[in-house]
Amino acid sequence: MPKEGVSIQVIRRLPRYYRYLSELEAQGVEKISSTKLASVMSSTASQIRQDLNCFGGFGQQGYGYSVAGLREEIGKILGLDRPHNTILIGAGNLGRAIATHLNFEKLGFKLTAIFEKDERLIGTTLRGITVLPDEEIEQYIKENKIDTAILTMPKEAVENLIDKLYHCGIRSYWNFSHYDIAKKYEDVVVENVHLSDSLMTLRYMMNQP
Amino acid sequence: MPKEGVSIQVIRRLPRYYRYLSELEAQGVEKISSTKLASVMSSTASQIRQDLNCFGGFGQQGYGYSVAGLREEIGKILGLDRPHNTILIGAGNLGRAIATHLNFEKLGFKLTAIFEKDERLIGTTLRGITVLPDEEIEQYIKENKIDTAILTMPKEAVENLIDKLYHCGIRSYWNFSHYDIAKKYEDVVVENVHLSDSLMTLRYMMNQP
DNA sequence: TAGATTGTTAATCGATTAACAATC
DNA sequence: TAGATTGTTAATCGATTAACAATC
Repeated sequence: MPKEGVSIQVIRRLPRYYRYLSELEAQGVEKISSTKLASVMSSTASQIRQDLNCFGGFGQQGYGYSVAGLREEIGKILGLDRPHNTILIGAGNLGRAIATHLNFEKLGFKLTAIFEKDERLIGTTLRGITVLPDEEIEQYIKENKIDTAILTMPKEAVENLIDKLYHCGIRSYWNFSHYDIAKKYEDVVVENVHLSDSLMTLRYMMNQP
Repeated sequence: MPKEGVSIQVIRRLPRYYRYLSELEAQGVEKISSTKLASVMSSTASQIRQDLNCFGGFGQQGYGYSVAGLREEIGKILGLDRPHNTILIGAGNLGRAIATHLNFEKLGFKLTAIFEKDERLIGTTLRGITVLPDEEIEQYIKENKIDTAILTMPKEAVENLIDKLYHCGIRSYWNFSHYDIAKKYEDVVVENVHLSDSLMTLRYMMNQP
């Protein structure tokens, strides 16, 4: 259904649309025009209509868009209704925060296992999931259908582990490390979260007049 | 020195340049051409030269760029050499991870205080910083020169606190919540980190062929 | 029907890429 | 000097914005 080759800029705006529409829905708003949505989101009506029409005509001329309907459509486009099994590797401060902070089920994922190298953390529980030792990753992936790995460990640890993950068939990564996975393997999907890059960007913006 | 009005796309690439140059420097590489750097970073030589020349001519014809020199120049452009005082508000899982995970000093910031609402967390220590109660924020900012607030608390909490922070003079925010600060105040600098948006983007990319 | 608002095409703007003269 | 590689201008490409006909 999605026209192929939708640009990354459009894709990155979809979660934002989803988020604002969810809010409007929670506020009891039933319909909204592209103009009003643009005002709420500090965007433009043109861009919103252009973006949505990459995937289909979800509105109604003279009326606008159904808030709940559009939210649901975008959810489907993103794939939020079809959760994929995911493991998290690295149960340090960041890993524990990620594991507990996000509502994976509502974001198209199901966190099924957590792995960690440090013995002191093995056996602890997060979200009702017992932290397992790194050594069990391979077997676990073979016994369970896992699509995605969340990597909340240092660059070096990823470097050491990535081949194993790849050869176990994992092709999608949410990567918090500075290891460049996409450079090593071409047929993978990687979403990098570089927190330090984000902070440096803020630092730069503070300099500007 | 920076030509005014450098596009946000260029700015967001600066930390990436900084990161790769730091790596090369650590590996003992002394000089690099735009072509080689492009190959390392999966970028293009043209873009790298175009980007850098927004800020000055850092290279040498026929030679290339000094790795250490260029890294340092970019550090200065970003402002990493002039740390700004920062407070973190919200010492939950995410806040604790952020506080402990990042090397603020190397990123142009100095974390000087942490605040939290929940009594059970007050008095605990992170990075040698004792967590203080939310009630002391105002006084603390007045007694210390604080430029930035890191917001690792829920949307509603930000909504309740933002006016106070703004009126205490804080004009730059690293915002992990879904509260839209830039919409409320125009003369602020905000860098949003929307982890759930990032995860949804990954989910979308997994659908594509 | 008249008014509103979409879907879509066309125009503009800006970013990326290519080319090449300058120069180390 | 010759070769390499930058800095910078020009060409291309793509994304955003504007306009408007279609239609609810």
